[in-house]
Amino acid sequence: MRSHTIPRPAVQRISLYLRHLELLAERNVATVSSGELAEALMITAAQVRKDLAYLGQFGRPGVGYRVGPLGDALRHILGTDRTWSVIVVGAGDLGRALLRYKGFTRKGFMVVGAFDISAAKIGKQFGPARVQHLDEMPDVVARFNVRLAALAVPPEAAQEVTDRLCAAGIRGILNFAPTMLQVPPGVAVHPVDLAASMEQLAFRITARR
Amino acid sequence: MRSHTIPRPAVQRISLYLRHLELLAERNVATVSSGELAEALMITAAQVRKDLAYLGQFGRPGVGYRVGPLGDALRHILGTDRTWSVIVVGAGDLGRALLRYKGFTRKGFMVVGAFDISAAKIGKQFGPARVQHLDEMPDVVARFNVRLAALAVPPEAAQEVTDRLCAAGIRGILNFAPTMLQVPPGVAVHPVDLAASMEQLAFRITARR
DNA sequence: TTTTGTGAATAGCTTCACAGCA
DNA sequence: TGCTGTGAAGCTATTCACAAAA
Repeated sequence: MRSHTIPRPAVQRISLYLRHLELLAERNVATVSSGELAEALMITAAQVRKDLAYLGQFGRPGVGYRVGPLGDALRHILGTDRTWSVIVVGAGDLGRALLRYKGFTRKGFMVVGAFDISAAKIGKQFGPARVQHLDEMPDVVARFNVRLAALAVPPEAAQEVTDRLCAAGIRGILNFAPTMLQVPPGVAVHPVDLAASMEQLAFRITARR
Repeated sequence: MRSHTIPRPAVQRISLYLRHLELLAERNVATVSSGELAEALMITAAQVRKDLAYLGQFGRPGVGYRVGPLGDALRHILGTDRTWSVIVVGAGDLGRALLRYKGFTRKGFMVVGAFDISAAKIGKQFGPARVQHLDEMPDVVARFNVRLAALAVPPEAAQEVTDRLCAAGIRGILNFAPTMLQVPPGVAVHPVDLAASMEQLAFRITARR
């Protein structure tokens, strides 16, 4: 029975299981045990079994998990068994790096548009996309049925741009601006604060001595 | 009494409290209540009080928290009341964006070196740093007493580079490679997997309907 | 024998609720 | 009255430990 309450931390680990399964698949490994997955992810074997059991019955006692089918199942659960169109908003240094980031493509995220408001940037080609004015964004979102956006604009502009993204139909925002975004229900925000992450490291190596 | 077990999630929130306190300081706000901080961070007021109480007695009943002193205290706890030297390893798109990222500077992280192994990139100037060969890295780490590194190399190279970073004296690694890094005790790793983050968004907007 | 799936136990984190201070 | 600090309660997540399957 599929209880529809997969713990948040477990969902985050699904991406990591999948990452490792893809590595194993490349190496033509057919099966993997919870212990092996645990070692690769630096967690306990019990954790692995519990997580995977939330999603269904994928393992075979005495054998382990079949790499291919488990990978397929995890992709299906994450929703990445299809291609997602993504736009990048903000064509500063970070935005441009995101436009060219191969990791997205490899996972089936296809950048179909880049937006900014600076005349100096509009028209320039970065990676797969030519920068357009933000005013064109709703059009592109509608035409390509875009649901995901990476937001890399200055923090002062983040909320206003977010409102426009949500109005245009965006449902998930990868937020690189160091701000909390207000979004309507049904829209998900995943914050990525690079400076805050660096601070966490500073804390951890300061505290430990 | 300072119990030296601040919960991990609480430590992560410290960065967010600080972020908001800095905003308030800019606006010359003198005091802030747990309720106001809670609203800004989209958490409960009880959570805010509990978190801050782990760190000391900063609030005054009936008044709230004084913005300046609390900010100073949080910076001290995080270890960011001083400047940290940082190196960036890997001068691909992401590495170059990190080199120019203003958010680090604003928080007192100073990029003092950039490294790669590709002859095509060595010698080039990106933001504050000229790219050097990775072989020069231990020298720079020693000379500037660098403890923090941002790692933006291909996943195949990540572990080997990490070993060299740790040997050189790096104690904290912001890891942009989609790999689990093996590090000796005393070295902290903070993973940033952009593709995995995007997957989490895909999941959340897929699951919700 | 190996390894899963899972109830039970434990640990960790958040929220409640209220005494006490300004 | 307004707001903090905090024990107690409640909830969530992880680990244990073992029966059952291959």
